[in-house]
Amino acid sequence: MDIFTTMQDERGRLSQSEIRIADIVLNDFEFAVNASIIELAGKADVSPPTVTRFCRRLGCESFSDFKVQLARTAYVGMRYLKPEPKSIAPADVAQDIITKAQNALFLLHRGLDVVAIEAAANRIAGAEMIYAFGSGGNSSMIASEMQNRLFRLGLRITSSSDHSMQLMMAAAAKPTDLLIGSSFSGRNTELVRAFTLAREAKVPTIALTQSGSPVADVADVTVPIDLPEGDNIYRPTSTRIAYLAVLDILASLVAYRLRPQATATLRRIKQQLVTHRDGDDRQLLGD
Amino acid sequence: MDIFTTMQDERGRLSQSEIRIADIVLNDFEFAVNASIIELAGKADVSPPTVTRFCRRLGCESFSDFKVQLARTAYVGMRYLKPEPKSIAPADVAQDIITKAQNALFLLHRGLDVVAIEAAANRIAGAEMIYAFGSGGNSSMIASEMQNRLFRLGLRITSSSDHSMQLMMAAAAKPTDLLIGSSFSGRNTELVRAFTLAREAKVPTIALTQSGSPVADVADVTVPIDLPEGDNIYRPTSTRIAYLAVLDILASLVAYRLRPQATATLRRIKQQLVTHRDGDDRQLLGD
DNA sequence: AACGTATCAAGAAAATAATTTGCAGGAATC
DNA sequence: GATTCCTGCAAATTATTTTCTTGATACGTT
Repeated sequence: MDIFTTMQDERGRLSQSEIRIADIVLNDFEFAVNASIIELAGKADVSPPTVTRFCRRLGCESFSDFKVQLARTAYVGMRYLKPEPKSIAPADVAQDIITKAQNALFLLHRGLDVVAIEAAANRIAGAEMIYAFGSGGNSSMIASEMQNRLFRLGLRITSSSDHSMQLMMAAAAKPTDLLIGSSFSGRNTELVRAFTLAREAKVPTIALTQSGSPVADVADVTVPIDLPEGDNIYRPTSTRIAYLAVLDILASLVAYRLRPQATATLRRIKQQLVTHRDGDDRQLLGD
Repeated sequence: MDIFTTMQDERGRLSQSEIRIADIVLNDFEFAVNASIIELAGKADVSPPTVTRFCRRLGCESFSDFKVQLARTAYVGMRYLKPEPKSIAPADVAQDIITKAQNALFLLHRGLDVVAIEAAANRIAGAEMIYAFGSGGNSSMIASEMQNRLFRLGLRITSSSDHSMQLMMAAAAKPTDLLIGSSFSGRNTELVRAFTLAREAKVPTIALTQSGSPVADVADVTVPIDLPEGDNIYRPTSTRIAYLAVLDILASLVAYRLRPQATATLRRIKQQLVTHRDGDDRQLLGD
């Protein structure tokens, strides 16, 4: 997979000297990507050959191969080590947020459960009617975004962020329908209740949430989204980007499954919008 | 900045041989990051010293420095060359979408207008009341997301995706208030109308949109978001992720400006949610 | 318990490979 | 025709890897 994961996974099988090397790489990645084998060996108090052996053990061809791997992944992969932007100057804040977002995507990709995603896409594509649930600002955005993405594919879908409505909808749904719920924390008790209700009525359910959480436990299919949430209360949000990406993946897979129908519906909607605007065909679907 | 931009910018000042090297790097990045200087020189039909000189001209210390730079940026920076996923297998679609999203963030960062962002943040922080506008699914999501982010900081804000409401709100707004509008295409005529109305009433306006577009033209401050939109109608959405990132940046900057007030409000909201849930303090703000 | 053997880690030195520098010939430009 | 810049060759330098050896540890045998 990627070199950082490998380093962590293999840590137990490394020797003392190799652990020292690994620690230096992990702690001072900037140094590591720029250093020569001699410099790195010097800093770790080992000989250059030991560094070469270390790289080999991690599955790299050579030391320079190792450095390339390092540079590739670490650019997006290791920034969560720095919890705060360097300063609150706009450029630094921007860099921090963008890097964290890229990082969230990186981690999402690393932990993605493709089997679950595919199962979810299949169910979505086959549902007669879809109910998308989510509350609390972040997840409600995901729910309405779900609707925004799926109705364009010709699917019947509604969304709600209202707990009472969710319960009523869950009670009204049929076994040929589908409930999709999103919860960042996985601890949305009302959503758990709605899912439980659905389960009793044999209505299939899909959860986008943390694995192992109460919401995940009651869903038929869970698409797990597990990311370490930064603790800066001002920016609780790179997780959202990961959720949106999952949504995109689901919507794309569903679209590929329904291609002919979806294309036709999209074209109609697009036509509608284009004639309503100033006729530039290159504009986005739905702004 | 980054090595690819530099290569494109410097292209005119490069010699024949150097252009050959640049083309090989650009076209076969995978080869380039793994090749030794001799292999790369061989493929470009030049001598190794020429490659070294090429790297120096691009501002790198050495050939290996060049490779590291290459590996760093190219991982996220150059994937839009491949317009389609390798297959419609879930893993490939996922990889495609995630890479494109990372790429959108990369391009956003590269083209970010920090001055405009800062100006926008200042105005937001100083506004008595904020109206966030956007329509059409994507931008309406941004507008309500704007509300979701900013009310937590103790700001007075409402959002609307309804054109008629937008016009009425624009007419009702005061010069101490603020209008924020989002338009992916920049061609939302109704938003232009609302902005024009606001301008006449001396209500300040901020636009999140394509630079040079009609919406950008009528706003006091434009935060330009210019990304090449992929033409696959099934995935019109990596742009959205860029918009959300800009929103995050704005919200963070505003938060830093209002820190004491914002912290208190957030704590209150969090308290509310936590006591309402099962008491795990580590959960997200608002799910 | 003592000894021997096997296994592994790790450094020194040598060998190899890669990269850079200095220099000179040649092409292009003014 | 002179100057400048490009380019490759060969040499020098530097970096990396291989080989060989030593030392340590674990395990089995006597």
